[in-house]
Amino acid sequence: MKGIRDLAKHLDISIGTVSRALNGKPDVNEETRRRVLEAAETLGYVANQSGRSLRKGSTGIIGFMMQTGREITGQGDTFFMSVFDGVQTVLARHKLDLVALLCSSEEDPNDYLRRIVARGFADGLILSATRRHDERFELLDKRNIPFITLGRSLTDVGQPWYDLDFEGMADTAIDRLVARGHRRIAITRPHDDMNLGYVFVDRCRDALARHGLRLDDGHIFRSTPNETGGYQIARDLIAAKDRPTAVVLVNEAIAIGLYRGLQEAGVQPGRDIAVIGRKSPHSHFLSPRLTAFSLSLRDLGIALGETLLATMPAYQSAYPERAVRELWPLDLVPGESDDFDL
Amino acid sequence: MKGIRDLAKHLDISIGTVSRALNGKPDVNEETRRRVLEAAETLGYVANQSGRSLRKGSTGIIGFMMQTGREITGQGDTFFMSVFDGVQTVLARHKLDLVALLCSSEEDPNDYLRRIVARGFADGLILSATRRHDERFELLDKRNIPFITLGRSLTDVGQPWYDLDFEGMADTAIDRLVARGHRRIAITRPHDDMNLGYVFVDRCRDALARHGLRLDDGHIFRSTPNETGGYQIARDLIAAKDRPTAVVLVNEAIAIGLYRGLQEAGVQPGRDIAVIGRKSPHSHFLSPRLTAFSLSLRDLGIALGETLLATMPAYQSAYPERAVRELWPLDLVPGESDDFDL
DNA sequence: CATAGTACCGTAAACGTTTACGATTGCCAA
DNA sequence: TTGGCAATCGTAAACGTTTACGGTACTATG
Repeated sequence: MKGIRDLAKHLDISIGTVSRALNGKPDVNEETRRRVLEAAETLGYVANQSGRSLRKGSTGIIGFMMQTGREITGQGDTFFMSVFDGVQTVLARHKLDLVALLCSSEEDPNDYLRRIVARGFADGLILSATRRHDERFELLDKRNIPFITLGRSLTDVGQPWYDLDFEGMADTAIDRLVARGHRRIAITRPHDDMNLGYVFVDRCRDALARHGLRLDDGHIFRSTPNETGGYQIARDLIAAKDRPTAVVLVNEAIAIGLYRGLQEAGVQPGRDIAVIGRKSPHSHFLSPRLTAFSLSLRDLGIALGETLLATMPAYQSAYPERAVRELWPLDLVPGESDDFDL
Repeated sequence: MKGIRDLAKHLDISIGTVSRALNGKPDVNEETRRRVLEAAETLGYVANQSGRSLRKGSTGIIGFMMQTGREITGQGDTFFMSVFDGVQTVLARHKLDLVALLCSSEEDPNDYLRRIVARGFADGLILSATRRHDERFELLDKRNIPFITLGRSLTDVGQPWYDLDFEGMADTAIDRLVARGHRRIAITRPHDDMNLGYVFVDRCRDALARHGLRLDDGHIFRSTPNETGGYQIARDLIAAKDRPTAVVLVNEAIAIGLYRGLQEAGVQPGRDIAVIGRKSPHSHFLSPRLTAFSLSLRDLGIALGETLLATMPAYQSAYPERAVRELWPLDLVPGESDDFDL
């Protein structure tokens, strides 16, 4: 069984009819279609993807670009895997395949993406770990490749995006802590280059101002968004002038290092300092349990996938008038790490 | 700039020569080759992958199949990404692209793989999360697709594999704990279906026997290999008859849940019970620090990549006589979780 | 009966490469 | 002069699809 030619010969019909039958095109008798499908099944025939995409000019593949190296993204890979899962289920409905394009931390993401698009690898792309200024957008825009980003950016070429609702997180966290009596609240902020770290910072500042409080610049902590960074933050926090009584973590992985750092110094989260963070596979098993913002990553992935499709001419009819830019809300799941009044 | 045709016209030479120049073939004047390369660069021409792979019968893509869902793999965050990183650097040297094929936990891995190979998607594959009996091997073998697995299996079709040296871990851990005075040592074991859980169990049994001790069947704990599983193990451990004084964890993610479970019950790791586990991004930040087996995931990836290439006719000349099956050694990094004598 | 319309099917071109093969040129030895 | 060889290049076929187009057979309509 080499190709469609043999299948056609075996059925004693033309390859055109076989192709039409296989692809659900009209102009083919239902009985012959049945025969073709059946023969393809039993003979194990599947269309050669290279030939098909050469002719069609599309590959049927969507790429999900992520970064290896958590010192960059600050998300564990369960984060991306779950989102990936959601996207995949959507795309599968349209017979599209989703593959993960992992960009090593040593390689320039722009170069990597250039290679990918030059190859004509994917019909559409999902970009994560977006930078504040991200060359990739223009690159894709110039080539007219549909894409969507997970993460806002100042680089705007009109592409759709989703992002976590950092604004909502800021409001909720600050209000909650202030209501508990906290006056000196510290926050962490993402990497400078990363998309919109300042959005979170600014919003926290505003939220505090609403309560007549101010955000001390010395209480804004920056670090790599992983465990090591969390550990570092703990030390800085303890050494800080006017030591804060609460801290809001914006990344997933920080908490564990922070706990360690605090506890080493005899500062107990949930008693001596309130901690609010992000839910991760382990946040619920920290002691005390981390009060954390949570979201359905899979649902986010589904939304991402559908919105991407909505921007692709071949599929958009299935998703009319979608919101193409949206802040994804997070729920606060109370734990013990902030469960005390000051 | 549509294709090689336009590039050839622009240079006023034939497409054959252009193709040869681009692909480093002989039979082309060095001067013209230079001109071609330069023109391709400035005009931004890159060969269409579909056309090329249709003609060549190969895609230049290697797939790394993994499973989303940590309840299956038992590897935490960076495990696969780091391995991926290593493989990628090797393949890049040969102008091969590595993509991640993430199989959702809801989809049957065999079906997923079938789709992939039917499409003619990849020239070679890396399989992880291998099961004890794994249909995928025969599938690939039948189609004659080169592949390598990360994880042993009973299903042997002569493919190369790498795996963690569970035997070495068993010996080292048991010897160490016994030397510290432990007599009742508990172990965790991977999922029944997963490749060679029993290897670890058996080897621990042997190691204990060498010291005149026996492995109590009630001290072999099974759970999902994630935080929740660890939490469960803690409860089981505490409730166990002849409560063990030490436990060896074979998975990465277990430790955090175990710590929580133990501490809730007032049992302190590193004082009341010795814990030896696997290094993960957070193991070093647990309190007390986890004594853990560690390995260079990137190096493992490099070895995987090279060995895969060694089995592919087009590349094997670069990797003569490689060991194709190897147990990857792990180093024990002492922490505080087992740092006491009984 | 002529015509139009419908349902189905076959033919062949096109997608963009790679590569086997033959052709040309220039040079050197016989 | 001739033949052979090496270096370089052009030509055209082939890879396996999809699809525009045209053709045939049959039915309905006037």
